Amino acid sequence: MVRPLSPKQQEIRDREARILDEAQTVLLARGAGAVTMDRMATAVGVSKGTVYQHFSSKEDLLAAVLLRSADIRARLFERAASFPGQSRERMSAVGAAAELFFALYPQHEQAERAIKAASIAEKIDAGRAAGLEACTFRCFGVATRIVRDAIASGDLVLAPGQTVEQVCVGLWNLYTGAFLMRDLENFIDEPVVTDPMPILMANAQVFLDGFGWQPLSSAHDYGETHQRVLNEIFPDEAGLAGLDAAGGMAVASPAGAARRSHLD
Amino acid sequence: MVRPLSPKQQEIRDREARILDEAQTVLLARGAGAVTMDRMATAVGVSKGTVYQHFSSKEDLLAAVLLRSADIRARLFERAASFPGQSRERMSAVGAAAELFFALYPQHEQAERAIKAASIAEKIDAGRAAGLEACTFRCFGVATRIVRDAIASGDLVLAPGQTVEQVCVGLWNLYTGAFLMRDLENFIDEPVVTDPMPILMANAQVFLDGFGWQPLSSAHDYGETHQRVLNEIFPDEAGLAGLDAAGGMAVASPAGAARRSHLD
DNA sequence: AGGTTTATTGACGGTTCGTCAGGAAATGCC
DNA sequence: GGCATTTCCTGACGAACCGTCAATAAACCT
Repeated sequence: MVRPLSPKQQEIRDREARILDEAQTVLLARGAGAVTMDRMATAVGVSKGTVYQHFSSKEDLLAAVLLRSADIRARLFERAASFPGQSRERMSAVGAAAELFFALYPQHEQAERAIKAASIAEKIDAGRAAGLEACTFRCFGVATRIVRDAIASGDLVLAPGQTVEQVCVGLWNLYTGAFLMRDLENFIDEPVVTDPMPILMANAQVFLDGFGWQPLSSAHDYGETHQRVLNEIFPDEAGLAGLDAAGGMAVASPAGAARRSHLD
Repeated sequence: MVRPLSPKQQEIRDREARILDEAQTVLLARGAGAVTMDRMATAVGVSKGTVYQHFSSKEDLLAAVLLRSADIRARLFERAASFPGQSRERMSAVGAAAELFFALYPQHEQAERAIKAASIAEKIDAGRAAGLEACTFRCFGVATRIVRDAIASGDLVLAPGQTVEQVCVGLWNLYTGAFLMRDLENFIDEPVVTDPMPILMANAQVFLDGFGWQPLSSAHDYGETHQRVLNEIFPDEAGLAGLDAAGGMAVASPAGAARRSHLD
């Protein structure tokens, strides 16, 4: 199965990785508009035609970059779901993974919007498009399983008309909406909201409270859970993202704050 | 104050409106990428240079289109807030306005993302940018006042650490996230979610339940409120959007469904 | 009418995308 | 190694689009 690659084949493989690295770097530093095929070619030391041998269009190249990070996101979600604890803690762990991913790959969501808004699906390799879709399904699958576990264990009782899908879609919308807001507000002088992230964490808990998912945020400190997830499941990644327990970034925990005030 | 315009000035005014109309049409039909300055010029029967006398760049033109619809959205929000009823009904009315706006101007959110993602703020006329920002503030202002009213009337009691801003930001994120999802899913074959809109309506209510905003969705049929808002506040617009009471589009109302099952 | 200001035009330079004929390099075969 | 075949690489090229500007036309004013 493990076929030794010829030097040439190896070179081609490496080159593709280097193009992707370069694209990701430029994407992060200067946005999707700055990723030009000529620039990629020059940066990697080949001609433009060669770049087009790897990626059928600019959108395809960006999709390939996205695919790498989308896979990482799905892995983060899957690892988060393994957090030992009650169902709602595990869902919060997935939320922490989403936040972590956004901190590590701030360009991902932006690029995904750019490529899907400005392009025709036909410009992207079918396999890559399917891969991207599969990553999204993996993320939804993780969330879906946790919700099902919650129902099975009695932590969550859905009202008539409510569905498992609804819970997952709501959380997804809340998160992507917040990420979108953060990206858009980079452009205006006086942002509507100073820092959407802590608010997002708090609102996700409010949303789960709305379903009556036990234990409610008034009965459990999910801010502390969030911190434990970062420490125990993602110590390395949290360090990279500057989110480590040492208290770098504020972690939203109104419930926790409320609780602590009771203990004072 | 009302200066009679010379024929020439009138012509220039009309032309600007026609360019905006054409841009809006193309934007809706074929996306932001299809709005080219040459196309606009030809469509309106002038040269490109003349188009540039009205709009300093392509982004500026798109921003001008957005400004028109953003103003309409703010007006819809303001009208919705005048719905007579309890605070939470009024907030639901704003939600209905948001849904209505998205049905009437499906291209708005998409264009806003495109222009803010792909452009430098400098390419847009300062006055226009400020106008756009002002429209967003008006929308947030409407929501903020309703939340304050709810607190004043005792319908809503925020837990320690929770803020008025948080409620508004959460709803905004939920809605923009759902709109984003609907736009993105146009591109993939097998959508993750068939129709995000009814789910969105239900989730907004779940979110407000999470804050304990009275009356809870288990005690009031907000699906019916939504319907009344369309009938009483937006009869004309709802007709245009195909959302009229006759039962065209499904209105999410799990709480209502639950309630009805009690009454059976 | 004639001079001045303002508006309009379309050709032009610049950038980027994606293609392709022709040349270079790798591969396979003896 | 030598040679034929396949595969890969190159950079010039056409097309699309943006935004500019000198020249031209129209509008305005007295």
